[in-house]
Amino acid sequence: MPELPEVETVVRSLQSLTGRRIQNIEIRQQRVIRNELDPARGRRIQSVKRRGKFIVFHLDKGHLLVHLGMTGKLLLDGEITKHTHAIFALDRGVLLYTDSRQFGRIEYADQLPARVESLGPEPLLVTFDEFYEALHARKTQMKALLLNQRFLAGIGNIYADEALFRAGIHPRANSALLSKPRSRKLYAAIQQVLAEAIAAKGSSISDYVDSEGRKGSFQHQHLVYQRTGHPCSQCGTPIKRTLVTQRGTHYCSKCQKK
DNA sequence: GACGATGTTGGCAC
DNA sequence: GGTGCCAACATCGT
Repeated sequence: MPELPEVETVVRSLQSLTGRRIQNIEIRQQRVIRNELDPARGRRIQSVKRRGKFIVFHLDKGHLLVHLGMTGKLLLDGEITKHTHAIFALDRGVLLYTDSRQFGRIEYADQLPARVESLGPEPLLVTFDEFYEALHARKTQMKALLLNQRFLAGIGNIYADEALFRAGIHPRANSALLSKPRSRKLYAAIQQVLAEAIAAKGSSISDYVDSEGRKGSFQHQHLVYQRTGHPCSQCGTPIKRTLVTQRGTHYCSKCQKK
């Protein structure tokens, strides 16, 4: 489910929680809890923000971090199901953590942990010069680099494929060899596809919804992701699917060059 | 029913 | 710091 645009959409749908107090936390599945959440009990939520794919609740003391993994959801006043693993009772309303595959994680931290501090820059905030320098500091396949959260924070499989297609860059292109004009094109494509996806409230591929249960619509604007065999929107060549570092990768063999 | 694929990260070996 | 491979888990399509 959740890459940068989806997590951003969830965070925006949680803004009403600002000022709420966490009165009680019921944990039904320990697997999704990274550490002891007791310190968050009784704390007031000062703000809800996104960093990469993490949702960060800044509390009046410490932080509550939520990573949605592949199928995690935060639902306001939603229905409790067999996949509801944590229940946050607030002074007004209830926040549920639901996650069928249980790849997501919740944790409390006094200080932001290294896994958040060591994330790469936000793709929508990084400057071109920073981006270009980081690109050339590595010698790896472009698709792998875009998925590396220490390079840029928040891009996942969908938006990596979509950005590379929009920039005309092959997923196996070597990052260190990407020319400045092509790097500029990729930088722009990443920002454009993420901004458009946020505007569409994310991609609902299987069951992604925001905290109010609303789906996104960007899946209708995907040009390559899960479009294997469909004609390329630019040249008509059937879209190909291959594996790059074990991730399904969709691209046009004619439009995307190494 | 079996099999393979699915948006995530993390740990291992090399 | 790279890559490849596997792991966690449930659901869905063939």
